[in-house]
Amino acid sequence: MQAMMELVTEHGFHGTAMSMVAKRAGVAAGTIYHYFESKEEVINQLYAEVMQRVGLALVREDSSKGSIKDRFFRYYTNIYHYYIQHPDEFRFLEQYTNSPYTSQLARQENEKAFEPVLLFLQQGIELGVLRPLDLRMMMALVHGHVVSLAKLYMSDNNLPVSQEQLEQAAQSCWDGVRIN
Amino acid sequence: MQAMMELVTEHGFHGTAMSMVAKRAGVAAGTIYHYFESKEEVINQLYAEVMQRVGLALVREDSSKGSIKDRFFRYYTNIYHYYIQHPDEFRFLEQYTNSPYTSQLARQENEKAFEPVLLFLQQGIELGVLRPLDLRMMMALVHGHVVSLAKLYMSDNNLPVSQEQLEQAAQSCWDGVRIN
Amino acid sequence: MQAMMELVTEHGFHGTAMSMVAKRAGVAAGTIYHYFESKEEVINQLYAEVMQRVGLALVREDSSKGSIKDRFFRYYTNIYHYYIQHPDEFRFLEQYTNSPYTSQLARQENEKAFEPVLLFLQQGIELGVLRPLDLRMMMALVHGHVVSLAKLYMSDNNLPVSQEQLEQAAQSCWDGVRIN
Amino acid sequence: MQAMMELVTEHGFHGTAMSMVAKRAGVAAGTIYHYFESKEEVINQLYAEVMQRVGLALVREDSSKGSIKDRFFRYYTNIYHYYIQHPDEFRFLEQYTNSPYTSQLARQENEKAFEPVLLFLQQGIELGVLRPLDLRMMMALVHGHVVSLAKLYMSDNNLPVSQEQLEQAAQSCWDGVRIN
DNA sequence: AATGAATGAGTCTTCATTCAT
DNA sequence: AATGAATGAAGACTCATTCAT
Repeated sequence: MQAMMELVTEHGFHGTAMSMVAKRAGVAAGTIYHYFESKEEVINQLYAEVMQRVGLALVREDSSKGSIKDRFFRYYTNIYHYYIQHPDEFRFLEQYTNSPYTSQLARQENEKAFEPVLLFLQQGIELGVLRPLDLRMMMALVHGHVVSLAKLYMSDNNLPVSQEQLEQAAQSCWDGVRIN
Repeated sequence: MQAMMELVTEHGFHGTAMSMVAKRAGVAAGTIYHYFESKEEVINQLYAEVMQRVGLALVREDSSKGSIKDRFFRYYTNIYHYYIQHPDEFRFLEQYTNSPYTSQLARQENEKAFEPVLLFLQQGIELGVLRPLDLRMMMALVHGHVVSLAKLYMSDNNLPVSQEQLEQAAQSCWDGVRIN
Repeated sequence: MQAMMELVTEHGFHGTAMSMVAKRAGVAAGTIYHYFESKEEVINQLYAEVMQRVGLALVREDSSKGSIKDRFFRYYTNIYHYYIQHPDEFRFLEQYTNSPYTSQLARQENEKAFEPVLLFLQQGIELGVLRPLDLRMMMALVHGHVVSLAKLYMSDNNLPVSQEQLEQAAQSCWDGVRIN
Repeated sequence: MQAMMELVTEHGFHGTAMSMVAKRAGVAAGTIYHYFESKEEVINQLYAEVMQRVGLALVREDSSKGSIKDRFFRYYTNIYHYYIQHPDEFRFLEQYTNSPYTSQLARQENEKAFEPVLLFLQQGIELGVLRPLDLRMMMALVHGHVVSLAKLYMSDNNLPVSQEQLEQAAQSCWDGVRIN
């Protein structure tokens, strides 16, 4: 799966041949098929695994006792850092999400991984701190925000997003969902 | 190019065989190669053309006389509507942007199409209406915002993003970049 | 036919597309098919024409009154010069001769062009000047001799075959067929 | 490689499709590409192998102790017999040599295979038995001589070159390079 | 369990030839 | 007569998958 991930980020989904994966992983081509039904299964399992890791990173050092604002910033920076510290996973995720094949599974895993945030947002709304927007929409806008920032960081310009800029971005996102 | 676009949104980049494109377009396979050097060229030209249309749609009914806020909302809704009214183009663009091959051309065309917005944002900053963020970052965050919304609209749930929600989203985006 | 010849020497028989021929000749592809049935016919007519020119060059300044030896040297140098002064024709001929398709026509044209030499050799034998070898064999050996020399001249080394070497070669050939 | 050789002699270089080679060899088309990078590589390896065999056949029963004349006749007949006993290899070689693509490798392999003869000719010159001709030229003329004879033998007339004729031809060649 | 040779359908692309204009 | 767009069969090559060892 590691080999697959690396190669997918380099050559894309279809550009990655199973023989390449086998070679990079240091096994024979046939061996892969003892553990996976098909190429698709490798990718799907990889996706699920990555999403699980993302889900864990998301709630790191999160405490249900913090303020909504603090927790929001925590989530925002947590996921941003996970993405830029795991660029392979990030790119793989982007590939996967935009692939026309894979959307069903994708949505399920996504929901699982981001469920805590969904709950959190709802809580924020109920407390009158966050705007009463549709939960799915708020979720999408906030996550899209982080993703845009991470993409920017990884673009070849490699505009080195500074700590200051990260804070500005998080603030921008927060100002967009908080009340007043 | 129309056939290519439709098929790419259905089956993805590599999943679209030239023979399929030919059949959908109602011509022989070889015919395509009278007008395009290669599959890649079809896709690149298509991309450039779509970006041009997006660029035009972006500034529709825009007036340099309006307030920064009005113009911001105009841009936001203009591009949102173009995306949801041309879902094929939108999905194609997403495919293309996330492809590992094509990033160079992509960036150039992107810059051309979104240059007016870049200028607009700068103006907004100079007038003290928008936050003095890095221009590229602001651009990325704002565009990512619209894209997230459009994606949400097009997800199979097909959560029908209402007019009200569009306004909420635009407001959210605006609150994230305006001063105070 | 000129265009075809040039291209065949550059890219070989099958490497030469009719579209290339058309472009080089400055006409449309379809036009060629007003004057020739097929690609093959272009090539065959070209072959016949070249062989005719070779046949003419062969007997240039030949006089049935000269000695056998003089006439032999004349033939030898005539054809050598024609080949090296018309490298395109020479290479085309080599291509053609070694092609598996074309052997039947080839032999006929060859016979026509080289008939004078055949008669000459027979005469030389009857006069007791040339060895009583099988006529076809002698013909083949002598022509092969010149061809080898011409090929040598045209090899990339481009070993510049000097006038002296030409004379040595002709002498060598002559010594191989004359009596004693 | 055997299949390729047979088919190339029948249909020529470009006339031989990989699918034909696969069928003739009794394997699937893809299988060939486990062992060879490309069609070209099959052909190049085949060429190198054939040239190696030719090189071996050339020096068969050669003894550095024999007279120059004896050794010359030995080489001449050795290579002649190899050619007519391996008509596929011979025709393949002719195809290859006259191809516009392949000349670089060709020359190298040629030199390797015929190096012994080069040394031999030089020796003959130094001993005052052979004419002091340019070595490359002598080599080209002599080899061209044998090739002409072999081609004659294989032409459809299939003029059966007799033992006597072979001796005459060898003698003719010898008389052309020996002193006096 | 692991191998990797073999498969053959499928890919992009080329090209001789046709034919409406 | 000349054009050149259109054709579609055929070519080289790839690759997910299988299976005997």
